[in-house]
Formats: sequence, C-alpha cells, structure tokens
Amino acid sequence: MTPVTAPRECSVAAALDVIGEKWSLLVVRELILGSTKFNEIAANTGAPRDILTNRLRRLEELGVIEREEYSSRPPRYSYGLTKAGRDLRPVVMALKHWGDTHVMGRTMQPVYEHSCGAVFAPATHCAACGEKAGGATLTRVTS
Amino acid sequence: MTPVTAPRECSVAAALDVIGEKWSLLVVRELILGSTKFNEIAANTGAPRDILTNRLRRLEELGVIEREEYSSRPPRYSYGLTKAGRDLRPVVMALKHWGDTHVMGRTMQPVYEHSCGAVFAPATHCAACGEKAGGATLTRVTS
DNA sequence: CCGAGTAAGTTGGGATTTCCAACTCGTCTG
DNA sequence: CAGACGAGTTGGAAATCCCAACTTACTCGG
Repeated sequence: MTPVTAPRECSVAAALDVIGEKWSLLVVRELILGSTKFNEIAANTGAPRDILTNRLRRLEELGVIEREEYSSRPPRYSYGLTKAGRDLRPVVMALKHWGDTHVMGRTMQPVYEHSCGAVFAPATHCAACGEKAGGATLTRVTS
Repeated sequence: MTPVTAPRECSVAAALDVIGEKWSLLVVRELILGSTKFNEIAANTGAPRDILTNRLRRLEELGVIEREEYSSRPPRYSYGLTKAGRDLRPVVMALKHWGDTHVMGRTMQPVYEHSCGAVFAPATHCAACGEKAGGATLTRVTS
C-alpha cells in the first residue's frame, strides 16, 4: 500500500524532470533547427546566458545533447543532439502544432506543407503496423 | 533584418508560455487520466497546493481546462479539459514515450500495446493523406 | 602594434518563484 | 459535539531566475 502522499510514478514526470525546466525545450528546438553555437542559441531562444550555460551542462549530463570542441585555445564548443535528443522531435512537433492551433489562433498561417500538397496536421500511427492509433486501439500493459 | 537581440518567434515558445510552467503539464496528464478534484490532482502530481491553485486558474484563463461547480454551499469545483486541453494528448503521449525509452531506460516495461499486437511506438503521419511524415516530406510555408 | 570584434562563458546582486506547513471555512458523518 | 473532508489561503524561508557587466583568448584590419 503506497502512502497517501506519494505522487504518481510516471514517465511523463520523469521526462519533465529532464526537459521540463524553463528554456530546456527551446534549446532542443534550436538544435533541431540547426543552431550549434552558444551565442546563436542564446540569441534565438532569448535565454539568459548563465541559465543557458546551466541547461546545456545539464542536458549534456543527461545525454540529450553533446558538445564538441571545435577549437582549443581558446576552447570553443559547438552543440548537437544525441539520439535521445533527436527523439524529442515528435514532442517538439506536437507542441508546435498545438501552439499553432490553440495559442497563435487565427493570427498565423499554418507553417508546414506535406509533400502531398495538404497543410500538415500530425496524426499518430503505430510504428509497427502503420495503422492509425486512436484511443481504442491502445491497451495499457502496465499500471 | 531583425535586430540581433530578438528571439525567434515560434509557436513552440508560445505553447510553452501556456503549458511550460512547472506542474502545468502534469496537471493536464492527471486530467487526461481522469482525475477531477483538487485534492486528487494535488496528491497525484505532488504539486504544492498554492502553486496548484495558481496553475489551475491560469490554465482555465487560457482555455485549457474548465471548472464546474459540483456543489454550492460549500462551493466545490471539479476540473476537466476543454477541447484545447484534450488536444494536448499527443504532446503528453509523445513525452511519455520519450520518458519511457530514454529516461526510465530498461527499468520499466513499455506501457501500451497497439491492437496489432505490437508494443506501441508512435510514428507521425500526415493527417490528410495518411503517409508517413519524415523531415524531407515537409516544407516550411512561413518563416 | 593598436584597437575593435568574436566567442563562450562568469560574476554579483536584486527580483521573482517556489516550497512547506499550518490555518481557514463551511459542511457532512458518527 | 468531535472529528473529517474538500478546496483552498497565508506567511516566511529557500531556491531560481534575470540582467548587465566583466573575463579570457584569440583574430582581423589598418
């Protein structure tokens, strides 16, 4: 019997521990969009430089990003996503789509066009069989 | 030419302004999982009660959740998702999947099974034509 | 050689948020 | 009447955040 005060154990919470701090996900967005250098990331996200240093270190520690020394003396580093970081793409895309439809409202045009010509809206499918994954097609295996 | 100091305008940032504060997305998760009452949400998320009050008010203001009076005298409210809130499901699912694979590592079982029998992994498809949407199939329409 | 510029941070200090435990208020329950 | 419940409030300490200025180590133009 878990004590009454124990919050739910959950991988959403675990994920948010890693990328839920302010600026973290914007850093990931920047890296997805191709920024690599400290100043670029700072300018494009608007994050304070000291906080950014913090986030970059932490994300590196946790294996989301990696930095590469592109010059020693003076030591200069560039940043990039690891596989784990690249796997955040669906998260950022989902967030982007939600922001487009529910925050930006009607004041902005949709931003992506699929190769079929339609304005892009994401639909979640099963990666194994390719079929659309609605709520009814999914069964919870663990609590 | 945009001034050097302007951060990138972006719906990801806009979305994070709404649901990027600490606890906000966990509140949404709880509502998706079916919690409706203040104490339930507080216990299951672990959020401090005063912060929770704040987040609930803000999310209501922004149209993500709504509260319903289920008893006047003493006034008691229950919480639920609006359409905008329900549309956050893909975001939470994507986050959950990422947490499962990259944070929980091998210490936990995957949690969903698709009706085809495979362990569920999400793949993003175009909602219009149903085809898989890889990076190359998408073209940016606006900056 | 001198001054300006670039890059990636550090630093100090104040402003803002968060956290926690305890308290309220009105109403049901035994 | 003595709790207990449900949904918050409150006060004050602790942790974070933000900003502007500074540092270090080069490179480039004149």
